Amino acid sequence: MAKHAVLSSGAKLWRSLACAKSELRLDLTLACGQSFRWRETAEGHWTGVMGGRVWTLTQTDDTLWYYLYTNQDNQSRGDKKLGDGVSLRDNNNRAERRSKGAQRMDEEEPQAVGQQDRELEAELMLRDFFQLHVKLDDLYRQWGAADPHFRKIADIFTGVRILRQDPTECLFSFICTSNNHISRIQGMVERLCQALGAPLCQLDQTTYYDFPTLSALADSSVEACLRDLGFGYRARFLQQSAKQILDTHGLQWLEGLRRVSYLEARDALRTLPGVGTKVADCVCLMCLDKPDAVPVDTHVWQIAQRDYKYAAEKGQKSLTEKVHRNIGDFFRKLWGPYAGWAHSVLFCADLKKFQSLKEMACFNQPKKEEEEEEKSRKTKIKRETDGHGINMKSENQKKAKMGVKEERTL
DNA sequence: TACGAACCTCA
DNA sequence: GAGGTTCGT
Repeated sequence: MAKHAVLSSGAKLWRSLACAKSELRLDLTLACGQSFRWRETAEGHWTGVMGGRVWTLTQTDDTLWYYLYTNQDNQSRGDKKLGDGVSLRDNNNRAERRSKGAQRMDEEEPQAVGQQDRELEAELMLRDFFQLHVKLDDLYRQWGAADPHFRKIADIFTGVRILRQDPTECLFSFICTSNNHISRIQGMVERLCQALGAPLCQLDQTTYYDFPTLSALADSSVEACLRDLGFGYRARFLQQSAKQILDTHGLQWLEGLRRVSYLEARDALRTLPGVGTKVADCVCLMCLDKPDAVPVDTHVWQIAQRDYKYAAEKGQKSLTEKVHRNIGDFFRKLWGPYAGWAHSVLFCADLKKFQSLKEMACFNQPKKEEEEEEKSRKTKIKRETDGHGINMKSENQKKAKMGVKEERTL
């Protein structure tokens, strides 16, 4: 049985490209709640599906390493549980992918030429997925120059990039995020792919699946299926959104939103059931090439108030359309055209699972600053625990709030 | 523009 | 019952 690749035991089978850790940190970028299907399968090794293929990625100081598995099991593509219609529609999806330049590796070509092409194509896919043409070092410098609070975070949380995800996967994953936290979303998306996606390959005990096609998601049996899998009210949103896209727009519509303005794309997405302002902003930012989209939830609202003394809407009790707009505009004015990228750095820094990084940084402080740092560390932890001056009534509530925060998604 | 209802899980 | 997002009024 095939195993998950590990760099130390077969480096010659891996390929690499130059990439400093200041430009990309796999651990932060792949686990900060923008995508939900990458898993750390060995220390520092991340395995997931991208462009219909299974990859393992790892990095050393100045190098990004990648291992691309062959889809040995892909003869069963399209023969999943929904019956005849699906395999036909799966071919549509392959055509869709081909138009994105992501699927040519599956086609037969003369071996020598094909091999080279495949390698080049894989590298291009990876560069595209991580948007490596965007120079993160420069952006961090710009954000830091404009924003002292960002400077404090940036030294620890380097290399946090926005991925350029597949629009279908991104949209339908984010429809799952409402009232939800990262670990549960991960489980849901995994079950979604198992139930409705084509199997790609098996490594150790894990079978990897492609993300379901629009057609598979639109099938009328899907709502009941997903309810059984614990999707709750989101089951209907997923099926209805898929059906609405296919019925009224067509297969290419989502990807076409990459070529329209941010506001036009956002409004278009908001016509779909289960897609409000926040989910639309996530999709715009994470797969539709809208780097100025800033997804605002109550968490981001809290960051704005706590770290930026944002007070314009203090009387507001809920996240109205106006608050969304104003906070988005506030951060766009502060950070500029890649505000959404900067936002993800702060969001990542606030996740419970990455708090140890802050503590390590404090631990490593030069000695003369230790005392001062300890003092500010205590205040910082307090703020992370009980928000920004809101007096919690009990320790239980305090913990409950932390629990939500630590798992909150974008 | 803003509020309450509905949605679901967890404590 | 709290928690956050979407939807309907």
